[in-house]
Amino acid sequence: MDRLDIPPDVVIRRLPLYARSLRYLLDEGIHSVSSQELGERINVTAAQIRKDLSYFGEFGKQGIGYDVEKLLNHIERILGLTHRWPVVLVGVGYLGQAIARYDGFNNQGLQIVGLFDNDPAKIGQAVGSHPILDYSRLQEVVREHQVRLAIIAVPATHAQSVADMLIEAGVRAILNYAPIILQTPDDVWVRYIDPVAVLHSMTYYLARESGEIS
Amino acid sequence: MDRLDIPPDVVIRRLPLYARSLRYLLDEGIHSVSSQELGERINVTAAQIRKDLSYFGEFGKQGIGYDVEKLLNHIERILGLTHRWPVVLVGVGYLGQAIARYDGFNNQGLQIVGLFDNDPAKIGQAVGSHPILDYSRLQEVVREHQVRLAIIAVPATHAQSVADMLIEAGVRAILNYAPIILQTPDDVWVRYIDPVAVLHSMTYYLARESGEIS
DNA sequence: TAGATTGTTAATCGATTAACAATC
DNA sequence: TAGATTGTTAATCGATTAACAATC
Repeated sequence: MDRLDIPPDVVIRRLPLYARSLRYLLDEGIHSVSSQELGERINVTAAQIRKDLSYFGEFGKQGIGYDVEKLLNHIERILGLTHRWPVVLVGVGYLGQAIARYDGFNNQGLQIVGLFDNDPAKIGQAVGSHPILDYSRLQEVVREHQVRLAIIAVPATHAQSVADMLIEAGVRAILNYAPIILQTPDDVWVRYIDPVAVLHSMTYYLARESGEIS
Repeated sequence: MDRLDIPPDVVIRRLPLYARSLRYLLDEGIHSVSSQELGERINVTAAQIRKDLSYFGEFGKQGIGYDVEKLLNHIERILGLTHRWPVVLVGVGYLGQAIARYDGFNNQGLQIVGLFDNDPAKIGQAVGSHPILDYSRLQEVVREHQVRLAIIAVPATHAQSVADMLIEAGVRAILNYAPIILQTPDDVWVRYIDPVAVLHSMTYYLARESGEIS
């Protein structure tokens, strides 16, 4: 592989899955793994794993496979997970609370440093150890913690204006749970969590399975 | 387009986004839309929208565009959203509660008909109007409501065994929020909601943006 | 009619897979 | 050494885009 090839985004999206699977292997006390074995665990072909990794270097040994801990460390370094990323979360409804309380967010290289809502009844209350702050404090918190990553968990009607605020404050990447496509500058990263859309793509197949539709 | 071409899964995954955007247009009182305009709203090219739709028929008028309501109806029919799909939700922690309470799940062609947990302290309690049931009731509820779609919101350690139970009970499609890849028969549909993996794919770009990593 | 926009074809682009020499 | 598995190349497969005749 020519190391100068930039890795495609599909590859970047798979790396976190490789990392997670390697963490599980480590927990199980497994120290060595082949691309074949790793692939079986995450339903990906061995060739794809090897090709993906080749964008970043050579991490395995012929005839042996990969050292689990070493490969995990490499991938975490590639993903920038050697330190924790400060994150702000906007929208503290049921979903926002679930996110704020989920350990997977607060371990795993992420650290919520601010919770924001525009409901006066919520301001001043706390979720776990995090106080809920007014939007007026957003800029301040983003600057203080040098936050570049934000999560939006407000209703769709409100999401675009929240995104605008976040970007204005200096945020560079947004994970959006609201069911609406955000309009943002090209240099801001936006990704979506859209369970309803995913469910609706499965009903397509279910409807056909049962012969409800041709 | 040869109507016998089966639509690729990427196309099926985009249809719910088209449908949602059309619903918003309808709310705004907009009755006609071109592929260009629709594409701008959801950051997709006009050519892609037209190509995607061509797998299912001809829904537009040259020189005019698409009738919003008619196209929406077509897509909803294609997705099987002309009736509500009964869904069971397993795992009623903070996340499960947020899902159970979210209107987007309970409107939009989906209807939660059963909430399940294995925590004795939760059994018998309710989330909104839904009582939380013991796993022992799962098979019964799935059969009674002819449930084919399930949501898993239990911890990763527990997700595979829950998936096995669901499939055994007759579920045909699973939306899994647990951070683990499920091993399931080929004829069961499984999709994942994995916000931490998504965030980790964004830290890759953020780390490079700031020159922390080459 | 003139202008706009569709549906479709063909060209392009990109991602996955198969295969195998290198080598542990 | 023999067997296993990597990293990489080339072939295949699939998705996106550009372009345009058809037509409203």
